[in-house]
Amino acid sequence: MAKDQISDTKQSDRERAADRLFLTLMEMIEQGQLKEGDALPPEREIVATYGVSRTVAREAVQALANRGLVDARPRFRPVVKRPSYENALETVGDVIARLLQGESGVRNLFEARMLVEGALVRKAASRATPAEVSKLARALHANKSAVNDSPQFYHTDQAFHRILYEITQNPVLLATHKAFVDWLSPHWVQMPPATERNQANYEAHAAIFDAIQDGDADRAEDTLNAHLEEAWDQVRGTFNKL
Amino acid sequence: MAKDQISDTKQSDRERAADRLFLTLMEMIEQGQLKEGDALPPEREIVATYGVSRTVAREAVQALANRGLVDARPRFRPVVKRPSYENALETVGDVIARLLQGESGVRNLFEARMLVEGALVRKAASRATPAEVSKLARALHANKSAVNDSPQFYHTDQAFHRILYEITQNPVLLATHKAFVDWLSPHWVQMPPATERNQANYEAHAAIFDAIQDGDADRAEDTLNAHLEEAWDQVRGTFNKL
DNA sequence: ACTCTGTTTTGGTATGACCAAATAAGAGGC
DNA sequence: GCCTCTTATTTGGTCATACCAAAACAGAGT
Repeated sequence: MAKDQISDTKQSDRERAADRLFLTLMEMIEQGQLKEGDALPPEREIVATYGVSRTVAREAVQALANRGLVDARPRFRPVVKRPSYENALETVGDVIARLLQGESGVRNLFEARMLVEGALVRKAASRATPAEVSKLARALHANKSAVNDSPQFYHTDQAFHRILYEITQNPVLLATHKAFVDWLSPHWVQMPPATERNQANYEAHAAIFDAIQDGDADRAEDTLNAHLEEAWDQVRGTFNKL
Repeated sequence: MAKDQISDTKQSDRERAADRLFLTLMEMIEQGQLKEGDALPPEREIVATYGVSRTVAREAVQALANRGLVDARPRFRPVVKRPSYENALETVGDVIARLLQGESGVRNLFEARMLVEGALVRKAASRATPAEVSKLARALHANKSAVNDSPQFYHTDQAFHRILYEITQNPVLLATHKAFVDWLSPHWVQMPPATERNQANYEAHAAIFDAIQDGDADRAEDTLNAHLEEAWDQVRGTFNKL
């Protein structure tokens, strides 16, 4: 017979001093008292200001770092970062990277990307404004110009795809794009440069663009899927080459 | 030049001892030496085992907690959690919650959800197996049965939507669903219960299901969008009631 | 203005200690 | 034996102090 209530929200637990300090500092960052790029006060100053031990001060700072609110390199003063979905997601990147081990893990993430991006091109095809289309056109042009310059091509490739996310003007989706790039790119950069591949990818981008410009959502999605599936095949070889 | 193999007291290494210990513990969790549900060894035991100070041991444990690898309630022994996208995303939840402040922030996340879920129903309509369809049918039935029980309806509502993600058998998308629910629900639960609303939502679910069963991707997406947009209007009132 | 150098500051780590809450162990009652 | 209450022990949270090496700073010299 359980006597205690189910509600396990134990607010009765006295909060830890480190957590309190963490909240205080986080609010200072949010409210701009600590601006982006600023260095955090020295630990000993935090100790004096808030009347806590260095242990607590350090734990609070570490908590800030782990949430992407400050950038803390060893032996350097932590620097305030702007709170954003991107920075928050970045902090879990190393764990995500572990979860992505092996081909199937990467494939899962890549499929998620295909799903999202497929929806984005559909949306673009049906609702993109002329201004947005021309923005995409510029990105496509830049991509074409870089066919013979693999590093630059890689860059313009990502930029092209990013436009698809930017069109939504949705910071959550923007962050999603960054997450895809950050977590997928380690596997992509292993591919040896190849101009022919660049050319093929550019043509795929062009086909996607055409479909969007024509307002053909189905074709846009299909060409995008074909493009990404092909890209996957290219990367796949960097795993087990059997 | 001699490279010391044993961790000696001198820290001439550039990397921090806490980071090293963190990695060590993380690998132990990954490799199952520390199983899910297990409690971490007492801090003083970690100190003895790895020859580090308690400061370092505590920082490492905190790092584990901040990445969702252990569940560390104040004053309790940290409990090992299974590494997963869900647990990783959970740790940034509090920062995300801040970013979501105001109607527009929530709207952004909700739009991302609409985009993803729209793609999911399309996929379901065109590729769902009979087994998956019947799974969805069961969820729909459970949802119908709960129309008069708002808490239960809320639960079956989420379950219905989750099936859409489960069909992909993609852990990344599963985690995405959990993130949407976790981050959006705080705003949803503010709505007063209303049987009529439940009924309307159930009917929307049924319409979506029909479209999927018919293999009509366009209709599935349209009905889903209508459903979510309606849900948004319901929630919207909980913000500023201009 | 720039590089080199000595001094001060600051982050990383180690110790040791204390408290209060959690847990384990023991005692007593049914 | 099983359950509850009490006591002893363990353990997490916090503080204070100290030392080292790297970083930031301040001058001196070119």
